[in-house]
Amino acid sequence: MFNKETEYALRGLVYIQLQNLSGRKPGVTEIAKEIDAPPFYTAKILQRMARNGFVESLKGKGGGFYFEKDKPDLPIKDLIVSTEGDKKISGCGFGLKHCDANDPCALHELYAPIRDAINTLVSTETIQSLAKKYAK
Amino acid sequence: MFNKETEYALRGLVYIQLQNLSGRKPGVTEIAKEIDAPPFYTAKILQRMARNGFVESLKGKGGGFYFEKDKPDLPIKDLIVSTEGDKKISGCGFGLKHCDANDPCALHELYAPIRDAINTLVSTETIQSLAKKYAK
DNA sequence: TTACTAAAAGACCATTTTGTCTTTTATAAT
DNA sequence: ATTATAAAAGACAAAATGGTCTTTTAGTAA
Repeated sequence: MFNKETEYALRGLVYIQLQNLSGRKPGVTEIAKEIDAPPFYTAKILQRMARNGFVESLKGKGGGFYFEKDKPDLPIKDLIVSTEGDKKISGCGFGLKHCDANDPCALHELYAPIRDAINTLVSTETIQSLAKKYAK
Repeated sequence: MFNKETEYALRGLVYIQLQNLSGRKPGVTEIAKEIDAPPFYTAKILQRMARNGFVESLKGKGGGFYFEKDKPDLPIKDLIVSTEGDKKISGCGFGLKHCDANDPCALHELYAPIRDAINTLVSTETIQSLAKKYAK
């Protein structure tokens, strides 16, 4: 469904949040190993996430990545849109620039509800809600 | 949703079928213009489609692309899988190699039904069924 | 059978995505 | 203060995707 960068970002942030629940701030090496992603690439992606304000980081001994507790939960849609835009989750299935209920492509009638479901899913689920599923 | 090659192939083949309904065999130049795709790239893609047996072609004057009438309708899933594999329509939303009902990722419960709907859609709809929607 | 036409084949190039690695900077513990 | 640690920054490279163009081959029509 998503591209590699998005997948690694999703898995990485969920892992970070999961560790945070145990009071830990994991580092890049650990994260990459646990989510089965290339370490250097994971580092680059997590740095982008931090620069975008999606996650916090701390340098030096005992450092790593973490979420600030007073911040609102992060819908995965925000992360997805920031890494790959919204074409995949909001675009026309046929790739048309203009396609809506008034001027639909041949796929519209059947694809639009699916796309809506995808949008609901990514808007509703957050890094935190996903991490909780693993915590249980 | 899909990559450019898939989009151009889908739109191109549907346009061919639509013209076939009027007894015409459109050529690459016309097809590319009508579906708003790069002409040379469209040529390359349609050649692949022809080589794969998804569509027939005829060289020379009056030539172009067409579907054989005695052939069964072409489910768009076949075309999609041939251009980009089945990862996007059948893979785990989290990108895990192993993810199913027994060993689900955090997205599985909510994403699996959506993925099923996508699979049903692309298995059910064919180039011919889509063309008919434009014919009306 | 000649001339024209249109697809086939394949080389080539550009961009994006994915991935690697080195150097620098910030932080914490001692 | 010094040292060890871990992220930040950014250059670099490989692979995949997207796109262009020229030459060749096969067919049609006159």
